[in-house]
Amino acid sequence: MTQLVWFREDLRTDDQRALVAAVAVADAAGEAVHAVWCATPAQWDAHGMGDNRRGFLLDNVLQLQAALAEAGIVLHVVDAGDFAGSVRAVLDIARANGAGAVHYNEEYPLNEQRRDASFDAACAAAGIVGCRHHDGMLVPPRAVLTKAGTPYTVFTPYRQAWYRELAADGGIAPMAFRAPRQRADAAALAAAGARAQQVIAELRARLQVPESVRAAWPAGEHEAQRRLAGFADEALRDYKARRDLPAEPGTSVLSPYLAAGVLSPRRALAVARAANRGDFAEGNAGVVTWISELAWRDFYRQVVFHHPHVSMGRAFRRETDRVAWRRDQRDFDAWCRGETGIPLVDAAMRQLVATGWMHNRLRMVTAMYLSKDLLIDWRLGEAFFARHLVDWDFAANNGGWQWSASTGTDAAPYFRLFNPVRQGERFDPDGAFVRRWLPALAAVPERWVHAPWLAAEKHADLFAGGPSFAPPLIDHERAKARVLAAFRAAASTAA
DNA sequence: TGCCTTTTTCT
DNA sequence: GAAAAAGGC
Repeated sequence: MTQLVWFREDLRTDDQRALVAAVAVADAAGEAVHAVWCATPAQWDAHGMGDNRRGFLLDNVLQLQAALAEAGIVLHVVDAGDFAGSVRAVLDIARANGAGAVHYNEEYPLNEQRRDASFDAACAAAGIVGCRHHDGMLVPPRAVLTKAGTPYTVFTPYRQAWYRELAADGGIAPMAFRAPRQRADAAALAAAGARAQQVIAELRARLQVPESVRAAWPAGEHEAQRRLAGFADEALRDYKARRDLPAEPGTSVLSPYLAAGVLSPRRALAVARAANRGDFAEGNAGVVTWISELAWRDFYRQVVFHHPHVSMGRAFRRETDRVAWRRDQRDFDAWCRGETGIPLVDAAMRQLVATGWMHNRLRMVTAMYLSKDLLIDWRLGEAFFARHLVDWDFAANNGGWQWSASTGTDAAPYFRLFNPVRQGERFDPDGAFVRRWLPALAAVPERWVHAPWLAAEKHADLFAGGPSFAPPLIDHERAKARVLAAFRAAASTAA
């Protein structure tokens, strides 16, 4: 008999709860451990996952395969098509290898929940034990509820309850990986390795990933832990203020690794706490702020778990689905290409397309510009981000977009609107970030760098013969009036 | 995780 | 007259 571990977006050996459990059972019973990972490209198509993230997942699966082989564990890699195919494929592999149990870590969006429910039923029918574990959140969704037993929909009280759970939960410590005592033989490991490489090469051949993206995000647990340590040493203590400055390396840039499960959130939390004498809710402001970001990550996952309608393309606040979004392909294309005329928005969109990542403040700025200034349906922006982000995670991306569009949990009130010029002046005061992505701004004085069309109007002499700057797609003040009216109209038709 | 205007407070 | 606080969108 063997114990089988089904890997999903938990592509690591460190503190991998399903893996740890499988090894423990196997060692106690004198069994071997097998592992499986299924590519599901048709499912990825349905979810809108882009090539950047697919490539990152595949690279990490190869790294995982090597790490498991070193521990004597065979990783079977199969192209299963979609989730239904993955359920069949994992059962086939379980049967073929005499697995008495399949261990996996629960995932929270709707299709993943449905997949896991159908897998559990299939296991029961096949006489195999399906063992579900919690791994991807610091505090699992059912553990944080209000006194009334309902899920939280506002972040701050959620975080208070989340702190209480962290304080109470002795199980939050990371678990080190130990290889099982019974190893697979070398021939089996080599054969599975070769097969995995072949499957991954075939999947890779269908992808188009810019070299600049692949180079920016090296795969593997080792790289993730190296980045975590570097962040803890260099930027964590100043995180609170510096995280808002897109020109600075002030953020952890760990999101792709956390989203793919290459980095354990418990490992991340442990390293942060160690830099703050073990505290998570008080002490160094940088550490506390960064741990809050881990709380946001859990918060949005539990929103998706408790409110499945957000997984079906609907707004969390249903009345906001009455907003009359504009259908303007030209404005949307201009936003996608970074040609809105607002330097901060355009620079951010170019960063996204070139690197597969965007600074978090700019995710808010660009999302609000699309949904509020351009009054274009936030779902189009959500899908564009999904197509490009290496760190794409349904819950975080959907939660962030709905926050910006004022359609979500704890959302910005609809009248809370970023002025994108003002955001540039506050968070990129010398224009270093916008100049990095928009060379035409190189010589524009600081004073005008976030609104160069004003300089061109008022100081034409400064720009004689140089680049001229077209005004933005829409005047911010007019846009503001338009979006406020649209939200008010939606609220009144709902009543 | 806003922005802008008005009002109040402080020097 | 600047800076902080308050209030409304």
